[in-house]
Amino acid sequence: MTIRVRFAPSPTGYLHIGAARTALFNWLYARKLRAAGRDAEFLLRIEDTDLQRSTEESTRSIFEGLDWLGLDYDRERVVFQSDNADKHRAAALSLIEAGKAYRDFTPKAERADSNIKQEIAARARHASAEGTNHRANPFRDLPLEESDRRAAAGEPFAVRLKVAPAGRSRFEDAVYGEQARDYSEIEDLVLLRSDGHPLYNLSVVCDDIEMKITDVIRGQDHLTNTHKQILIYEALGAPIPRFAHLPLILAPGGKKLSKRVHGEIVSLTTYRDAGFVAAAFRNYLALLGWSTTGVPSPAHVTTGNSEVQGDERVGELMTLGEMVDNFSLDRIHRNPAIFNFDSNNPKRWTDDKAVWMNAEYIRSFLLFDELRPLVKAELRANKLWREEYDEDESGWFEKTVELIRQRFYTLKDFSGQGRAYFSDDFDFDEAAVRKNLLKEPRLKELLPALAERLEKVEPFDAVKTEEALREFAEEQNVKAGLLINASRTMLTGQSVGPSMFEVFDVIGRERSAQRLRSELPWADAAP
RNA sequence: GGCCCGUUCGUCUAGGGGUUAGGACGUAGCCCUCUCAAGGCUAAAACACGAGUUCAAUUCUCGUACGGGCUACCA
Repeated sequence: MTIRVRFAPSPTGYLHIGAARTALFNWLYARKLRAAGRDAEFLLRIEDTDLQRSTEESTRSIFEGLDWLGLDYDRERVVFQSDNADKHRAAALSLIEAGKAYRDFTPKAERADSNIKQEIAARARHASAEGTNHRANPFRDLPLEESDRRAAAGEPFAVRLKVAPAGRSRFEDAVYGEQARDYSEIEDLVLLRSDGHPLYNLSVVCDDIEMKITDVIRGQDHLTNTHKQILIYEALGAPIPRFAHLPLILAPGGKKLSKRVHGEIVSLTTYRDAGFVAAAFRNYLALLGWSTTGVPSPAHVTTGNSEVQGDERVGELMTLGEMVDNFSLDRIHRNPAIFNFDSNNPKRWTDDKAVWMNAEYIRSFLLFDELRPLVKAELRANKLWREEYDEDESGWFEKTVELIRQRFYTLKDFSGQGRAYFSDDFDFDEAAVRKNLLKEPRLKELLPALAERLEKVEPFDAVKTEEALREFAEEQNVKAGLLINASRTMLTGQSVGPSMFEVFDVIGRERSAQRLRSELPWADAAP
């Protein structure tokens, strides 16, 4: 039998990082099965039944987000839920015929959209205090003929599922274990609105049946509603899929991560636009609510390293392949994970570990195959890219990227901190100028002299420039560090960076000399 | 309010009746050093609380507190 899982986001707003993680886990689940020789598919369904809130832009951001994360799905088979509304409606109507649902002619209660959550909660409080009988609807046992007659006369009605008065719904959740809920706690849920619009629970079930979904992996916010959906599966006489609910991702303080209060921090595109490498962010997301302890790393096994012990842990840094190999639903937690960020602190704008992982990926990516295209895109977006980097300056380009990637955290750094390597038009960091240039007035004469000395160095490489600079420092009776740090600021505008002699090497003889003679930072600055 | 779920360093987590409660990120210190990273070493840092079971509970059970989810003619 083919195992089918699906990712079913609603296109309202951007792709939420929690949703992205749900997609990842579904994808991993399918891939894992496929690696084991089973038939498994990962499908995408856009739940665009809320016409007011669904946007095409949001649908696009879902596609883009999945592409960015490398989660591939069958494009030909993407389902738009709104296309199936007629089928959902027909299913509800068939349930009336079968006596498993009924028409409710009660006029629709109008609700204020503003604080609807509180209103619902308040209503529920009252209901529970007074002890509501969910089977008290006067239309529940209306004879079918009369119901048909009133409907035929044009009287508006909603369709409700006829939930049995007594009994208990049960299912085994792959993550949360045995789940049970009394029928008495479940209302006769509305399947079809009085305007004929099918509701979420009905649509999901109908589409999952039609798509032959065997395993539903989704957020924990759907855990309790699963009982209602099972009731619909049963009424429709369809097989019930396996369910697995994922713990939610929370904001610092344990609050729900929401667009309204947390803004763009919940959007996947924010991370892409901030210079995250997809592989790194994907890796970080995978570790929120899931861990791999104790599973030997196949990567180690295939290297044939006999030193590796059997109980060796898989590191937290995993390739997609390793993630697939190690993935298992039963290692998913039941407790929610907190995603750290601080919008008031630029240094801590997002989770430290995510940033660290990104730096790890930037450092360890294959220079040519993996990192180069990303740096190219970043430079291009900032008008720093030159076609020569792909042609006769290709060697220089890679050498430079290799040098500067070592201390970069995001792709943005290549066009930011790294700007001086690709352009003569770069800014000087004020603190760096003060610390490395203005403190020593002699530098104004020393640096041009150093430039003159370096111009004669042959070959102009890290070893020879170091010899020349140290010799010059000794002659002038100054510390080498003074000249090194001053040079760093003159050449890159900064006080931090790679080994200065490597910098001389990649910046080159002419540009180095020219920048050492530059008047720029001295101009109007007072010591 | 009702129902459901959860709670191990600041965060992500390992573990599980007897452990010096392990790792990672972050933080601090030291080494290295031309700066900053990286790397190496070290440190501070956790079993929410109360009962019960047991020779023994962080681990099992119950309760409390706290947090989360659901409770719509939203998705």
